[in-house]
Amino acid sequence: MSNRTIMLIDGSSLAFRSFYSILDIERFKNKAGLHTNALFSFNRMLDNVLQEFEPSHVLVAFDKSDVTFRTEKYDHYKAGRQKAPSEFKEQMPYFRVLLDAYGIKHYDLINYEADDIIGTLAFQADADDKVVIISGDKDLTQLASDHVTVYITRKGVSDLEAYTPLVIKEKWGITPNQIVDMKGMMGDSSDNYPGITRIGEKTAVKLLKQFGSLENMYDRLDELKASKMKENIINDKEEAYMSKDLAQILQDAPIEIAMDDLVWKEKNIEALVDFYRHMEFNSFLKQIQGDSLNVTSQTEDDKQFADYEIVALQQTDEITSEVLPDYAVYYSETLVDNYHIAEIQAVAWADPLTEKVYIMEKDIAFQSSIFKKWLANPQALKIFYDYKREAVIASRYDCQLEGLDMDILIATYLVDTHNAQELADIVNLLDLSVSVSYDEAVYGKGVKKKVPEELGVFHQHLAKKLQALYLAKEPILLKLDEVVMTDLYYEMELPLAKCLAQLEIIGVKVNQTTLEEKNDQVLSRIKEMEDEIYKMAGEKFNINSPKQLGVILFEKLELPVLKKTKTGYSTAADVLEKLLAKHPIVQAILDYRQIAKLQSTYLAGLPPYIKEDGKIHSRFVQTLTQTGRLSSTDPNLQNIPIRIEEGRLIRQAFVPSQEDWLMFGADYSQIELRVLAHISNDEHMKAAFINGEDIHSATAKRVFHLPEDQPVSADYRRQAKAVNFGIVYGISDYGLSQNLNIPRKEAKAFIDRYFEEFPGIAQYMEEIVAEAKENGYVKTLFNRRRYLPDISASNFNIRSFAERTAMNSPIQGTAADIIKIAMINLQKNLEKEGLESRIILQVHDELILEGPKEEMERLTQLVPEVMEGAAQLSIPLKVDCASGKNWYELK
DNA sequence: AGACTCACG
DNA sequence: ACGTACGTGAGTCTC
Repeated sequence: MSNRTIMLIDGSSLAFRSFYSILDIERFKNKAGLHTNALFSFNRMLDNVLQEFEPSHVLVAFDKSDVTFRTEKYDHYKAGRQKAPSEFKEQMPYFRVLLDAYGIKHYDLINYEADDIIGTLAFQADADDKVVIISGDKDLTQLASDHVTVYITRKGVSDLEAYTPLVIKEKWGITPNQIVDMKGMMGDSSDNYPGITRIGEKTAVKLLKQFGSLENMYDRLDELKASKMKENIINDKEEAYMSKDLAQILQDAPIEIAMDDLVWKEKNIEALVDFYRHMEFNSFLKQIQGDSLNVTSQTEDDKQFADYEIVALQQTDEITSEVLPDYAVYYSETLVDNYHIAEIQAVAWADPLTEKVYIMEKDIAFQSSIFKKWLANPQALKIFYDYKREAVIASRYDCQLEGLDMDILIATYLVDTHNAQELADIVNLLDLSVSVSYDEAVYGKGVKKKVPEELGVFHQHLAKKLQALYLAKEPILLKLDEVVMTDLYYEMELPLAKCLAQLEIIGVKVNQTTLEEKNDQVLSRIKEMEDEIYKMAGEKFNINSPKQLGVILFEKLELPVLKKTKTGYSTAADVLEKLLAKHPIVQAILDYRQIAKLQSTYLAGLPPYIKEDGKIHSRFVQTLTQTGRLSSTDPNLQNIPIRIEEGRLIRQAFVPSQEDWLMFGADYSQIELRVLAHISNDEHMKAAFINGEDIHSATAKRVFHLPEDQPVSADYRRQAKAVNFGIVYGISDYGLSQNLNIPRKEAKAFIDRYFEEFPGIAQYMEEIVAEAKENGYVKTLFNRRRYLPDISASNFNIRSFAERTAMNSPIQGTAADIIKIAMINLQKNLEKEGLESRIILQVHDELILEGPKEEMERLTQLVPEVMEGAAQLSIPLKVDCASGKNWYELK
């Protein structure tokens, strides 16, 4: 009794389908510029079917060339097919590489199609073999039998539909071997053979039920009533027989492989890892490293071990100067991102000279005063993965962290903003000679995330991380040099990391009682608003559910549907605003949403973040945004309400951390437009700034031809402001029309007028897009790069998006650079002058400080001076500032 | 986990 | 014709 499962895959068909299953092809591109979408999708499909069917034998068959015995029979066979796109063709050779790594046999045969190879092997299988055929082409269903099941991809490539003789019977009412008769009658437009004129699937099936086969039909033609159809059948006899012949899959192709060649044993992990690295398939990498780790923890594969010797220190007194080198790699492990609160799983450092890794429990390490002194010693240089994170962690043990030699995370981020995911990625990026597992593979994920039971596995993982960090240093510095960001790294990002560490450690004091009182008030109001809305709707429902809300508004109350989302009706604020006049419930919902947002995100959302010191310590992430801005998380302190008074009051809860101290705020006025004026060198815009004009009014005067000497109306100014914003974002007439709620034509006229009046800006927009196309990236004044692989995409939307990004990124990025410089310089100056005041928040174009009230006068001088002097542009930078008892008062 | 909505610059 | 403003993070619902 055989228990063989033979899997025969139509490689050509599935490769092609894989390509079209991922349409966003520009996202799938490796560093070498190779598209990888088809390979990615094919790999996923392959994984799925191998897992599902657990085959003992596998073959992937490919078509050899366009010319086959079928084209000899009929030279239009498969003619007129669209040529495969080049993005697909370039991936073709790699399918075989992938299959080799999987240890899977692949085969093609001159003059024959993949179908024929599959048909021949399926025929060779024994009756007690289980044969699984996988293809995107329904023609193969003719091979179905009691032991052969044909799986056809439904949509994409992972959704398979099984065709057994029974299914075929139910679907078409015919047997598998009648499928060729059906194809003979109906032809095939994609393979380009004709069949009988005006006979399709329905008629073919009807005729087959009557006659059983094509041959029988022609033998018994007199059973058919005279009709146009009968005429066609008679006239197209030759075509019908030829079409049937073409549809017939061979079961005796002269293949030179035998069933025994198809035996599948296992994947070649090393080859697959290489392949995934080259293709940058990180998710598969993670998966396979997870798999192989599980395997090797049993087989004790040498390759899994670090080169560094692991020294697990157990007691505080084992820390001596012997184990604390002058030059080290330092890393502490946490299982969650928020390092302000994360439990420290271990502290580890390595001496690259002796190739030793020291690993300790945190409590034991931080009890050692010699260890703490070493951390605080600026002469003891250290390579970090994320200095700021380590500095914050050290500060939790009242310890300074000095000796910042290198921050691998920051350097990697600068080289390419997309790469800085986790430490293991850096190994792939730089092709280092050590393999670091992904954290997920070692620690697991979700609720099961934990340090492995086997301490050895954990220590190996740490040792490899440290080794990788050391090995990464030189290559990443070289890369930084190649991309001309060495200065940016040393002069801006490294000093900023220190600055941010301090700022995060200090935190911001938040008055919990203030938030709680406001929360109580708001909660009762929300109740009232709910009741009001239920009354107007005539029923209770979940107002927070866009789905339920959509049903109420657009079905029950029959309001017009102006915009839809992927999944249903849009109930976004801009849509609701257009429906205000139709029903009073709309206003009530808008009001409710506003308050509900304040309540959930801020009034209820912030208090859990307040620590015992009465402060919130957010993380200002330095290595995330594509433009060079910071981002703030846990919680986000860069989006505290301000635009609407009701929300703005929340800022009253943000207060100085000490008595007799005040808050101090300073913000750049129009920094992005000033940057634009500088880099575009547009005379008119520069003049407006140099003359100290209100930029939106000045723009309005030009664009709308208003008199020079009269004040600009509020409405003109509002429109000009919207155009200015649009310009910064990489304008489109559609976007502007949406924003201003005006016809697209008018928006286009505005933009045309704008470019006439500011020709330097028009020129900048053109040139920056050309530059992006030429180089593949754009850069800020300080050489920060953003790569734009989509800039030459064939898809209009994808390309347009990249073009707008090309216009916006140098502007947003340069502004980000400038405030970073300002922060560094300001902190230096505060220190130099011996002031107690300190920066506690950054919100993209503003800095918030706190300090003794006696220092406010000095800050009013110093802060604008430093911020305005951060960059020397061809126009002045302008900073407004204020002080007050809380954040709310800084206006 | 992904979609939607909305807070900020 | 295509159908979108640039950059973020978080709460909520739904599957």
